[in-house]
Amino acid sequence: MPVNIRDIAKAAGVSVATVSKALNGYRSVNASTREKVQRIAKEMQFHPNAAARSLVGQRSMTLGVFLTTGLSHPFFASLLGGVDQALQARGYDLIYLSQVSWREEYNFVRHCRSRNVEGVLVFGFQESDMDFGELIESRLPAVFIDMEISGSHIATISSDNVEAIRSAVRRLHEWNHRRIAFIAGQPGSYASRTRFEGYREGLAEFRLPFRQEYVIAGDFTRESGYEAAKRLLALPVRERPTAIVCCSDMSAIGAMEAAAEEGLSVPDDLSIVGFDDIEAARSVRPALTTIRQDTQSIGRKAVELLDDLIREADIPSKQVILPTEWVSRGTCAPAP
Amino acid sequence: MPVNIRDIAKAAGVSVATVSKALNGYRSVNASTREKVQRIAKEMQFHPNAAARSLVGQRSMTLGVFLTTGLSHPFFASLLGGVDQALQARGYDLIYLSQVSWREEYNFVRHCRSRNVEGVLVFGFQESDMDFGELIESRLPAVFIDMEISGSHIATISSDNVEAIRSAVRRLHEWNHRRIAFIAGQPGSYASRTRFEGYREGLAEFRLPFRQEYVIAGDFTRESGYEAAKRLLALPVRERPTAIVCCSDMSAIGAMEAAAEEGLSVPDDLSIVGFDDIEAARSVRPALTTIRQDTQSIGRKAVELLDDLIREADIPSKQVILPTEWVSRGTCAPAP
DNA sequence: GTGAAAGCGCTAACAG
DNA sequence: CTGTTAGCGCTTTCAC
Repeated sequence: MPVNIRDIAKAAGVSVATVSKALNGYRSVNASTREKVQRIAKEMQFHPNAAARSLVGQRSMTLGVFLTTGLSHPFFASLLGGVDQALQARGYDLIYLSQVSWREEYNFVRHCRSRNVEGVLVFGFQESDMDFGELIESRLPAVFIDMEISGSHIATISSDNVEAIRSAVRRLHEWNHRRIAFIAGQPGSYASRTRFEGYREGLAEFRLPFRQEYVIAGDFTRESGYEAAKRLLALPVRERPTAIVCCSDMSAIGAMEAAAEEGLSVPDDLSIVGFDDIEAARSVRPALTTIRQDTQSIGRKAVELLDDLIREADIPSKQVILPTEWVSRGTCAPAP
Repeated sequence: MPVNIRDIAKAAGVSVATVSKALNGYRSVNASTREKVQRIAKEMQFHPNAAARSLVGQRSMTLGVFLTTGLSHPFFASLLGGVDQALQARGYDLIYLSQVSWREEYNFVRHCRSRNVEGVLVFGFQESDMDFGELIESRLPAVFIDMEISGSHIATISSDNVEAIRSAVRRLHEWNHRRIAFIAGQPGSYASRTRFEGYREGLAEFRLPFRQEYVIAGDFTRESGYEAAKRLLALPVRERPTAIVCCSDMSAIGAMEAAAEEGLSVPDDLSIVGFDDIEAARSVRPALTTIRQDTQSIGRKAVELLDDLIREADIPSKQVILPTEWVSRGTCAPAP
């Protein structure tokens, strides 16, 4: 029994059409009646029925999020903070699109249509994990976070991974590190790929040789960081890296454990750089030097981008890249 | 331009009413026409417009989740896995209810009404954080996870915290531990409160004295576990606990760090028990002995409960308590 | 400026 | 068994 537009029309002594116009701020209705209607609507705690609005062909003000298990990544949690903000500011609600909805029979895109979803946020995938062809063809506006996809009505957003790692290499180089290793993330993921690119560019910039044995693939986890560092530290002493740049804080923390096991002191014998600046980076000992992603802004911007895509006519594929921040803590020092 | 019920009525050569009935599986329509309609609907990839359905007064098949920042706890990630499953199975979609929606002016409950939300899942709060009075009065079905709230159309779900900790104390007692300490979680939170209750009951069961100095309040984090353990281990050696039961894995891991700093060996000098069985529990060294919550089931059950609440007429307040599982790893041993 | 009326896609009486 | 019809709550022509 929520109050509807007719109730307030009666209370205000005007027609429903006038109420609708007044509430939507049309200038074609007399200022005084407009205010009166708005006042009454507020008093009666009127909130329009979203289904009716959506049905009449107008905006549904609904966005979808589609994500994988990646949810458990701390990254997503802080992302949601920014998403929430922007959602509020732009008046959208968010509907969670289940992973299972992505099947042949019960198509994801059609599910969006059926729910009148105006646009989707996609996060947590590797591009290769899934076929986004249908999404792209559907012209349903979409913003991909940390993925490389293009098409019309499509935008992507991510941190400036290349520059972040390149400048990490630069800092380490300034500290006289010459043997700098790299622990990659999930092979094939956008984040790992671009960060690796930054690593190569950084090496190139300072004419440091690229050595295959200094690059170990992982999957962003602590365990994989541990294993990778073990292998790195098993190299002959004179070949051993003096610094390791990691694709995630978790893997950096794993690397720190490996170093401890090998009896190496961080940062005196070995410098380690993480990526993300998750909470654990601060509480680990020594506290982790890392590259902070502005997850809050990524979330906020992603929603804003999606809103733009929805409202503007034909936006060409758009890429947004956000700067990162170097967070100096206790795991980096001049080369031994 | 998604296909609608009229399109398929035309294609099938029947009326829209028949299509509607056929699609909803009414027995009042001839089996052969029903099958024909269903086949055509499938071929044409028809999916009913959720807004229209919802508008006509039927089910909206939409549930809301309301959560706080607590989201960053790994607990919620796996919870969502179970939620997702049940959502699928019961055909609901999930809409994320922004924290900001909980304000005087833009009331949360009315937001749900306006979106035709049929029921809400609430988690991440302490009961005291917020006034749920209006929610309860509204009779909007709600399931609270890890909270103690009652009312009609309300259910709660959580792990059997009391029994979990009580039996942890029992195991430690069997291993001849007599000085068993407890690191609590956020004071006022349901989880911490009930786990503390289990601790007291456990002590009582074996006639171990309750000592105030063996109970330290924390907030579930690693840091708080570290600080608490530091204080516990600062007691005179003969008073020092030989075992610590923690309210979370994170605080247990913090306690392990404190023990290491104090030069104590876990589990030889000190046994430590965690709670949750998060991923890190397995990767920390020694691996953490802990109490596993079946988060997946909690999430699934929560949705099922909510669905029951929505469909059944007047269900009295209902509490579901799920068993936990003792996970024996490397941080517990007989008392020194 | 304002209101009457049509209609969004669907379901539920009620006739036939 | 099937079809006709009347709305659900809202926005939007189009008259007045």
